[in-house]
Amino acid sequence: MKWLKSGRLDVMTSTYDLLASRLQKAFDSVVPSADPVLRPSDRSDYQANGVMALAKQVGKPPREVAELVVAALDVADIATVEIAGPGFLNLNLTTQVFNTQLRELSNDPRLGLEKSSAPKTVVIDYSAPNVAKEMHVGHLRSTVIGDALARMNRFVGNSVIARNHIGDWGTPFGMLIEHLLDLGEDQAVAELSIGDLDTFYKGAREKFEADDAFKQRSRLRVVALQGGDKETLRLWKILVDQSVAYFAEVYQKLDVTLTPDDNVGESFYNDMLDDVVKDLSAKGLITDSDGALCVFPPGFVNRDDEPLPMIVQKRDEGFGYAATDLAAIRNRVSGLKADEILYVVGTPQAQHFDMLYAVARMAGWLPENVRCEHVSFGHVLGPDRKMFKSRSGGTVKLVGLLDEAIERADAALVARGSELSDADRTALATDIARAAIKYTDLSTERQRDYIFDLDRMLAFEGDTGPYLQYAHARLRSIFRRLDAPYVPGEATFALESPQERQLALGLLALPEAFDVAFQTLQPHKLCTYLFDLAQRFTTFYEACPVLSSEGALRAERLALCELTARTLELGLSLLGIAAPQQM
RNA sequence: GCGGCUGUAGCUCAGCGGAUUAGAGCAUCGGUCUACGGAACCGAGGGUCGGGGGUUCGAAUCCCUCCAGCCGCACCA
Repeated sequence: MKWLKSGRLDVMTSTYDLLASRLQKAFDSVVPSADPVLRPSDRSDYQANGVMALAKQVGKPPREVAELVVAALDVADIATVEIAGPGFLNLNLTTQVFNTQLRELSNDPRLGLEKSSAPKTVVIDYSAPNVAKEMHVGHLRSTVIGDALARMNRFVGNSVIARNHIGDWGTPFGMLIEHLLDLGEDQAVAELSIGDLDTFYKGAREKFEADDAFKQRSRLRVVALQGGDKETLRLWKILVDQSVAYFAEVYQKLDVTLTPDDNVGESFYNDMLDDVVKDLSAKGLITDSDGALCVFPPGFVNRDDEPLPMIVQKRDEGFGYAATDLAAIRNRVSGLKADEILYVVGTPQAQHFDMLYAVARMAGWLPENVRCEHVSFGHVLGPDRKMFKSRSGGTVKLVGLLDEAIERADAALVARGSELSDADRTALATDIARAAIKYTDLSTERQRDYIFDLDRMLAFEGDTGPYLQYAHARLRSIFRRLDAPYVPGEATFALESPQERQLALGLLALPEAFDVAFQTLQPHKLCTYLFDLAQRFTTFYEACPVLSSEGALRAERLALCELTARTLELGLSLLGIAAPQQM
């Protein structure tokens, strides 16, 4: 993988880039553009394994090729090199490089993370709750992952357009509106405004299934809605407004950056749907199949091995989500000028998105140079490894989980004898609870299912959000104990103890960790990095007294601590996690 | 049936383009320490990387195949 190929401004060259470019030259001298395969290693600071592949290509023994590369390699000022085993290049950084790189980091608020030299417009489609329906754990994943990606993109300098594709249209609205009328507007609004969406939805659903007259009214109401009947639209808007207000509360509670401006629901695309059909038809892509208007992208088959359609317009002339998604993709490319579109949606919809891109490309709406990706994710499971359900079998409310996490975090703070005021303590508990939930979600590989276990995520030890927050808080407390405010003077990094050196190595590695996470859309890579850094810090902190050391050594260690604190804080913030000063 | 995802220590997970003795965390056991925040640190035991084949000097990683679990496969999104 070409990790570091994004066009970036050279603010500060990361240690990895420094090594990589020197190695590249040496490899080029043997075979142009051979990949050095430079990685962190436990045998040395970095290891280049590219010689092995190169040897095969050139048809010479690996050791011999390694000698060639080393002879051409000019890194004496950066690292020592030795050939190990069959032909690995082990590279150990010189203290001189550590020193210059760490000094640069100390003066760099971005800690070596460069801004893009060619900012893109990135549309990120995430969260997507449904009107008059409770937000559940499925929305948690989309919301948390999408928000982390949005934050990373913004930090890099890309222009992020968040799109909350709210489910605000379709046949269910017939019954929802009729139910609203049955309840009376005031009563309905009251129910919805306290966030009791499930009761409302279920009420509608039950009547719809049990009561034929109601069902009939509902159907007529759908027709009225789609026909643009004013009164019906007014009622529809009540439902939407109430729900959207409720969603905003959830986002606020989660500390997610979505705003009301990002709410662009399905209904937004309504008047573009006819054009979608017209254009597809004009391009000869539409086939009438059983009365439904379909596009058959090549390569997709159903269970009987027949071509699988994307149904653009149903037999009853209504539009489904395929049409809406096509209109949306078109709007995002030609209207919003997206260079990149990310759909943060569960993995069950993988085929839908494959077909969507295929059809959009066939229609010429999605140029090759627009990156379009389904950022898919697995399910949240209950303790029994089955789909997460409440005791009564219903879906689990997202807010309920959050509230419970906050309560538990708060109880833990009280148990530790927190001296904060009630308000401050609750605020802190909220930060901890968010960290616990978000970090758990972000720290496993997206595609996997994970088990929702509050005890585990809220644990202050282990690979958890609170542990990282704690490491950061300990660091900050060091500086609170200083007599005078800390000024990052001219520390010299001698790194005489191995723990100092290991910590420093971790500090230098932020850029490559971020780049991998960012480019592969895998926030868990950043999580892994941060946890590793926190461990390096605590190991260092046990072995190396900071405040009780003196002179240059003290200055050096304080500087390492300061960098570590900032790295943790920045890294967590890119994931959407706060780093409190005290806990 | 076709397609997708997943299968790594008792549990929860990493393992990045193949590379040297497969790593964490939790739990267990044993240590450190009159704690710069012990919500810490150090160490140990524990794995034939779902099974089988193949490619290779070398495979958890690539290819094939089988097994198990979950999900998708025409008018709901």
